Amino acid sequence: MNTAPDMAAISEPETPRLDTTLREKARLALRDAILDGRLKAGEKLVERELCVLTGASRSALREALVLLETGGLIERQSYRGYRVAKLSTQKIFEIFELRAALETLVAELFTERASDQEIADLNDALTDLEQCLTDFDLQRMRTVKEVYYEILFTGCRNVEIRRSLENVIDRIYHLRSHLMNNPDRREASLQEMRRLTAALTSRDRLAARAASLSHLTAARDAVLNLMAES
Amino acid sequence: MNTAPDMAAISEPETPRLDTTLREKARLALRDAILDGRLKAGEKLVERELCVLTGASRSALREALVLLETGGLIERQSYRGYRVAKLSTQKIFEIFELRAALETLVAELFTERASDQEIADLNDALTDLEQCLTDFDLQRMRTVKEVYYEILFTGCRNVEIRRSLENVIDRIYHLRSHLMNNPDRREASLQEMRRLTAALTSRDRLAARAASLSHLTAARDAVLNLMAES
DNA sequence: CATCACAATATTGTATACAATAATGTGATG
DNA sequence: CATCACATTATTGTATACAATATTGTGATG
Repeated sequence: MNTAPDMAAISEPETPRLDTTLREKARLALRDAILDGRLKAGEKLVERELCVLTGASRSALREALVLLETGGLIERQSYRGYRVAKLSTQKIFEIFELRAALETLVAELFTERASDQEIADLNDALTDLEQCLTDFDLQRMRTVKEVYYEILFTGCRNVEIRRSLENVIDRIYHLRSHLMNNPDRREASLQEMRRLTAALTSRDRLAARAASLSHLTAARDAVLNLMAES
Repeated sequence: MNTAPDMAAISEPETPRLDTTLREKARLALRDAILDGRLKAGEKLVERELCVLTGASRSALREALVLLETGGLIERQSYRGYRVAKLSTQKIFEIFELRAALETLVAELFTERASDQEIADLNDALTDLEQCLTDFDLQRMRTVKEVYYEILFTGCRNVEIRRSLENVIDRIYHLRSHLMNNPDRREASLQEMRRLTAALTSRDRLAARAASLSHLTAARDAVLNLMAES
């Protein structure tokens, strides 16, 4: 049932040596600015202004903009430039529909393909998360959650799924942040992740799918409630 | 169960007016060149050469390259430029795993959300496809297949899923073309699509999922066989 | 003859200048 | 005063020039 494991070693002959170009720096700078709300939804993005913000020249900056556009974070209109993308209720539904299809699959695949080490790492991350909650360290909580997902995505052994997911998850990042301001949602979310982690640890495919799905459904409803308020 | 249908009309206030920039032209030119094999897998892409090929300047061209890179058609190495992406057996598995998760969902959603008109259009496309097969018009067959998928993706009412799928489908385009050279596979593929269309037409969610999945599985195995030969 | 150092070349990464299109302001006119 | 035409400005789209890095070639040296 496994997917040609002997092929795995052929893939990366050379060291990737991380990308240190200005384009990449500009992309990360813009991405962060959007994710933490310094650039707000609907706001117009003027290239020359972004140049001074990021320190990059227009050519490098524009390539970064193209990257963010394909990720869905910003939208472009011919000869009218970019805007930070807005999230409608409709888009929320679509994104969570996509996430539900892919993240449940990730959970299933993880139960079959992850190493024991990865399962241990996942449980460590969960423990860290519990600690963050008791410490009220919401900043660190986001980081640890990213680590948790990182382990999950790696353990499922499918880079394509990961790429598709990372883009859409970025787009609801700030909503998820807001969600964590609600103590009830914080506790509920952690409880769901406990259940998911337990299922993954016992390599119970069906339970993992169920836990993943109910976590996503709860998150979606919380996000929709949040949007309905404002 | 439907997703806020009253929201739909708010989205597009202005005419999209299709993108006629050189970047877009360069992107399409490169995409076509890769899809129909004029630029072969693994081949190095030198920017200056692509400029004369596409008629665009380097700045426009590079933005097109960034687009193709995020789509996975080409790969980049720092200061070493781009290459046309190669497909390993592993990648085939990953792509079909992703497609299986999303296309089965698309089929299910279509049965619940498509209009009667869209269902009629789908059947028309299938009829066209039958005609192509009897005429041995393989060129037109590809076009009609794209129309078929276009209807399917539109009918499921989820742009996010569509975006994720279109990229990965592009990447196995030339393999699918090769596949259609095999008469047995041609006939089998059409038979699978007949079954899928019937399920979609009767709005039978489970049957649609099953038909979609078996179509994908058959296509995947055919692709893997093709790769094993060469 | 193989191998290494290093210069020469090629190619990508970056910055800036120019052209095309859209947004804005201003004044004439009813 | 409202509105339209049109000039002005701003902004994006495109082309080209320059800098940094990688690749290639060449010759000295063991």
